[in-house]
Formats: sequence, structure tokens, C-alpha cells
Amino acid sequence: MGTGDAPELNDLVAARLDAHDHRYTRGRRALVEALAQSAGPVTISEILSRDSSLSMSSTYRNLAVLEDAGIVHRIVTSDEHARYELDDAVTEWHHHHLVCAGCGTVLDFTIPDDLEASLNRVLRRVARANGFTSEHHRLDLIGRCQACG
Amino acid sequence: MGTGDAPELNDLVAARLDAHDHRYTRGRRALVEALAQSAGPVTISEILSRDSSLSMSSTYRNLAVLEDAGIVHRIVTSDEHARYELDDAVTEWHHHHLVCAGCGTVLDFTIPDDLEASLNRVLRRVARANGFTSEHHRLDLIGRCQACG
DNA sequence: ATTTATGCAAATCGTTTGCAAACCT
DNA sequence: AGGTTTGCAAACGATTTGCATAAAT
Repeated sequence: MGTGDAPELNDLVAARLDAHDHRYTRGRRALVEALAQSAGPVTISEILSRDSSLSMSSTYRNLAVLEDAGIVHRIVTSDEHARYELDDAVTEWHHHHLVCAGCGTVLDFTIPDDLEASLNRVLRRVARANGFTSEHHRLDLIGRCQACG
Repeated sequence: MGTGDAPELNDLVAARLDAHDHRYTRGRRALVEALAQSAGPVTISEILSRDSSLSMSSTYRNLAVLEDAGIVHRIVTSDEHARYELDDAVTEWHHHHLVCAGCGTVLDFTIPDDLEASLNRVLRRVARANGFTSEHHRLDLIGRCQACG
């Protein structure tokens, strides 16, 4: 996820915010930019420490706005801090998370299309059987990275 | 998960606590009992409101002890409150979670063995490719229950 | 001009901790 | 006795919110 896709991304974000009657302000651009440049989901404190022009309260509020508009996605790995990433629909990349139980770092990964398809088929069935409206699924692999042994 | 399996369960819990130099006290028994009778992962406030003899601080501390001994498992669905359930190793039942995005309720479900096996195979490969020691995986299906429309 | 967004500081709320009393073996 | 567990109340820390000011359309 470099910065090469920034133009389209910004247009998409602008459109989505507009559709939700929200403005694409400097602070929101900074957040989208930060998330686009991250290798994986990042915590709010990471975002704040990388861009000192961002205030804490506005960042929390803006991430909520962006999430509501379907632009970002909040994930909670275990406890610690919440993490954010650009939504699958925006990046057009369905992926999963490899979480280090030691330091909390999160890496992205994908599984083969056919396995993903089988999974979806089964999950749709499970949702229906329980009277749920299926929205999406989440597959996390919990382990320990090299550094955390 | 009725109460029929209580005797073996208590023996197993007692053994694990003992192995970790911890006592199987009244409060801890009450927690294991409460989790064994739940249909799915429950929040701490749910536990506390169901058994008024439990104090908040001891419950938090005891759940941490039980988790450390591999008896219970903490899960965080989105934000709200943390939820606890008996560990897969204790119930001998590997399952996944159907989470309602509206009210937060969590239901258990399983997927066919062959799909679970394929998934495991792929996840082991992913972990290795990223220098991770694979511990376990987590598959959540997020949706909305009938009540939350 | 009017509505929305910002940022500081104060408030929230789930969770954790200090400490003295109660418990177990 | 000697270590563990308990429970109250106070402390914590991430997130939220009130409110007056600044920015966007």
C-alpha cells in the first residue's frame, strides 16, 4: 500500500463523506493518508505520535466518522488499544490478520480464493440457520512474531 | 453445555489450578459454574449480576487466574465489555463465534471438519511464512440477530 | 451566515490495584 | 504460622464529551 493509489482513494473517500453529509477536512485527510501508508492496522496513539498536528479528541471523532462512512474499519485484537485500517471496500482487498500475542502487532494476509469461497458458503449457511443477517467475517491467526519469540 | 459434565470439569479445573499453584476457592468455582451454564461467552457484568455474592475485584482477578491456567478464554468482540468462556481445551470443543453487531450477543458455531482442516493447513503455512509461531486462530461471523434486525 | 469541525480540559467507565482482614493448609 | 484470597475504596487509562472558537461551504 504505497501512495500511488492516493488520487482515486481520496476521490472515493470524498464521495463517501459527502454522501454522509460530512466534510473532508485536513484532519480527516491526514488520517486517511496515515492509514494508507501503514503496513497494517495501527493504533490511535501510533497515529498521534506520527503526526503531532492531530489532536486526540478530533482524531477519535474523525475515526468514528470515517468508520460510519465505511471508509475505515476498527479492529480490537485482544485488549490494549483499538486499531484502525482502511476498509476492505475502499482498498478492494479482502484480507485477514496475523496478530502477535506478545507485542500486539498486526500483519495482513490472504487465503486462497477457493478456501475463502468455501468459508463464505458455510458462514452464510450458519448465519441463516441462526436468524442472523450476515455482514462479514473475521479470521485472525494468533501467534508470536520472531521478536516476541 | 448443561451441568451434567460438571464433575469431570471440576476435576480438570482443580488439577490445572493446582499445577499453577492456585486454590480452587468458592469464588472460582462460582465462575466456572457460571461459564459452564452459559450458552456462549458472557460479560463480567452479566456474571456479577447473576451471582451477587461475587465481588467485582475478585471476579476480575479470578478470571485472570483462570485464564492464566488455561481454563477460561477472554474474547473481545468489538468494544463494549470483554467476554469470557471456558477454554476449548477444557470443553474439548473447538468452535467459532457468531457476533451480533447490534447487541453484542455471541453464539457458538462450528464448521465442517474438512473445512477446518483446510483452514488449519493454510494458516500454519501463513504463520511460518511470516516467522510466527502459530498458536491458534479465531473465526468470527459478524451480523445482526433477529432482535436487532 | 450557517452549519460542521476542532481542541482543550473535564468527565466516563471498564478495569486494575493498595491494603488490611479473612482463609486455607 | 505462612502464604493466598478477598473486598472495599481509590487509582488508572483509554475513550468520550461539554463548550467556546475556528473552519468550511
